Amino acid sequence: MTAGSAGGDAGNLSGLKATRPWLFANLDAADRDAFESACGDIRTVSAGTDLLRQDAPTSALHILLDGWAARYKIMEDGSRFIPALAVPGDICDLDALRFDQLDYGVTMLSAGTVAVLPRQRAHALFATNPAIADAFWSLALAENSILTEWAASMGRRSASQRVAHLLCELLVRLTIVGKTDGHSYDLPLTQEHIADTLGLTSVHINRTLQSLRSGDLVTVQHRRVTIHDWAALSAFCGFRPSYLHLETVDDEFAPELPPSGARVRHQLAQASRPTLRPSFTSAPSAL
Amino acid sequence: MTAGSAGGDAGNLSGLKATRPWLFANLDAADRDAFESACGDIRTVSAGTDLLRQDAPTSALHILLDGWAARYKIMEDGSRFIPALAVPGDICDLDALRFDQLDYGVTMLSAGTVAVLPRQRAHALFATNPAIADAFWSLALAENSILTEWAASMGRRSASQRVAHLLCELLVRLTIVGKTDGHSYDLPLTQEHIADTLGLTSVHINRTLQSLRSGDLVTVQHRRVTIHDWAALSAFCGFRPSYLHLETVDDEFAPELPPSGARVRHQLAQASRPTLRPSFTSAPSAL
DNA sequence: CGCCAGATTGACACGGCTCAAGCGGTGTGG
DNA sequence: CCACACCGCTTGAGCCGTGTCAATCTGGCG
Repeated sequence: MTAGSAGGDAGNLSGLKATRPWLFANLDAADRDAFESACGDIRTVSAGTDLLRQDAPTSALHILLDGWAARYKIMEDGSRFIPALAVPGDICDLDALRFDQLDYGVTMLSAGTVAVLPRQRAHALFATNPAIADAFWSLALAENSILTEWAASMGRRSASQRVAHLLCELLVRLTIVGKTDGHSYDLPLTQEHIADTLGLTSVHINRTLQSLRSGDLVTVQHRRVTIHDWAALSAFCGFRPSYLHLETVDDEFAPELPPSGARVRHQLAQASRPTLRPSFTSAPSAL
Repeated sequence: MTAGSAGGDAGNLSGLKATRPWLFANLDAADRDAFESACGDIRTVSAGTDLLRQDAPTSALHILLDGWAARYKIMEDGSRFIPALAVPGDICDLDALRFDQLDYGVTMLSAGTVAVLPRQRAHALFATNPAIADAFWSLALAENSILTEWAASMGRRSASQRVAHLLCELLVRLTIVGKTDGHSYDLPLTQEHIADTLGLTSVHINRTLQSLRSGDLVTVQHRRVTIHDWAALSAFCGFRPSYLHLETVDDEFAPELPPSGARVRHQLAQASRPTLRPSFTSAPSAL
């Protein structure tokens, strides 16, 4: 156990309040206070700490205040899959709200701070402060939407598009919480983490990153991401931020190119691959 | 839209009440009545009906009482992806609870009946009947869990394992709602639908199904699934029903073999990954 | 009887995986 | 201060699972 005790400025929720509009924007002072006092521990944890083990019983939610966390799943053949990345303001294990055993674990990818909210207190909070319940609903549904997009990515996008899409998503999510510097941000994932997130291998991630970089779209080096050409990158992978359901950033990150002509094909009965594969303006050489 | 009006035994929620333990099991008579009267329309719809178009505004939930529905997403290159299948008792578009525009559409895969619950009434219901809100929470989180498993499948399982896993999951889900006949059930999906669900192509689905059949594991023909060897099939794909969070069926469908599953690998089996990753499996600490 | 969506098959291409070696930093102990 | 170990990154060669393209077959139905 490497988790230290609460200390310094980690001992409050200020970071969370300031950075996650859609969790706290609609809460008044009373709600925020109620939330804060319901949270038991606030812990400072080091990179590599497991907040929750796969298949272990659980009875509390972990709300990430600072740092990065990952949900992970060890598959039956021993391989690993990462179904979610948590950044400040995210809840690492929302399912613990109702289930006492989750089929994934949660580990810290960097040092950080975590608020622990016992399930029973969360339920009590929902009863007394409906606005908090609303905020959690939004979180749950947004998480669902992100998961849907990730699944779609793995099912229907190429390796380089998947990587590009993930980097786009993270830029948006990190911008909201003030963790970006223009079009750059720190990303404490190894190439193997990225591979396990996207359903690829680390070797292929390595080659894909080189390809994206040689196309002058984005550089990922030394745990830092720098997006050189947002318009080209987002167009290349078909990134459209609406699935994040963050009204605030729709403008800033809206696709600058029309969302491609292949859109109006509503009838599900149609062929799944209508041949039309518009070459995106600046696709890097290797797909 | 070919939705007809309510008719015959479609005009009530009896099917739903009877079949979805975790949606209605914890509701008393008053809750059920409240739910029923909150639902506006109950519609009989034909196969191919679109309940919701991708990116269209929406303001009501569609609760499937009978038949099959699919969420679908048309990707930027024109290909299709199916992130969820709905069977009786499922909610086709849960996100509509809070978002007024969804990034997926919903279509009927078969004829069926659908209850329409306007968002505002759902919210009112939650306020007056907390047990209903609880039931919806469970649904939302279970859905999330299924999505996670699907993503893991696409990221880390072979084509034949993915197909097998889907067929296992559907057997369990359909058994709960009384739509199976022993280890058989009707599946109104074309091979192309299956392909779009699993992130594959219909040609490959065809070959994979033949392979599974030649291994005497499962037969999928004429829109009907017959599982010949549940133990072998579930072991082959590493199916463990816990992610469905259905206490009732844990015994019946529990894996009969230890999940290590180095067994029953016809020509389908893929080289497994023997390398366990110590960094995640033997993590030293838990909070 | 003809039509048509869906299922099936074959030949071939290629994206991503596997295996394996080597490189570069960085922390640790002698 | 060096030697070493370790971990993550990089690169190369070759393989194979799955996609692509295209033709043909099948069964249900008007």
